[in-house]
Amino acid sequence: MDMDGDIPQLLTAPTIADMATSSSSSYPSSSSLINCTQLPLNENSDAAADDIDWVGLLSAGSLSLEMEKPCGSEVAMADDVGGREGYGGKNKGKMVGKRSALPRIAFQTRSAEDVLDDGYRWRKYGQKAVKHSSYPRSYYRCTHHTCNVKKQIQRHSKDPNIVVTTYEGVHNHPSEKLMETLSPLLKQLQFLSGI
DNA sequence: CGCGTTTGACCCGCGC
DNA sequence: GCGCGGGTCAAACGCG
Repeated sequence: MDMDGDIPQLLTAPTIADMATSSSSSYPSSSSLINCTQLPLNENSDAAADDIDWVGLLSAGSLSLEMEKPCGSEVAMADDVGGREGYGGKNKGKMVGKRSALPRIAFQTRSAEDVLDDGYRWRKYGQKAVKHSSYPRSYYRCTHHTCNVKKQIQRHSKDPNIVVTTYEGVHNHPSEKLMETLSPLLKQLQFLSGI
């Protein structure tokens, strides 16, 4: 930990279009690009550094996201997406849904660290060198077994200080870290309400 | 020993 | 049809 003071800093989002130059029209316009909610970053308070409300940010309720909605149903939860049966064997089935209907959220942070701690646990499952970028893209998957949220992390080709993070899907479980933080509060609430 | 990372191979979609 | 680029798998490996 050499960069304790280096707070991941949210930047404006729309640059995804910038990095999508190689893969022409890879993201349909309906894909969600958040207008990057500006977080009150306070250099003085260290506590705020570790407690950015990523969960709230990502829980789709606090964001006015325009997600891809499969007609009829609302936001597709992980187990709602069906057709993932091919995952067991080595692609013997089909690689279903390359362009899945999962909501996608992309944003940029300025950080020396690639992986920002959003409270969830991620397992890396791949890394690829991307064209027109000197930095590889890493692929992570949420380790929670009922949750197949994925995220991609890539450094900006022009400014290595900028990390582009793309979330795909919505967590269907609370983050361990959040619960850890919240449980004393919940206990307090229960106590106060006399339950 | 369990869990996470690394890494090369494989597969698929798309453009030409 | 072919080649390229991107996404995923899974065995091997490393670390606590």
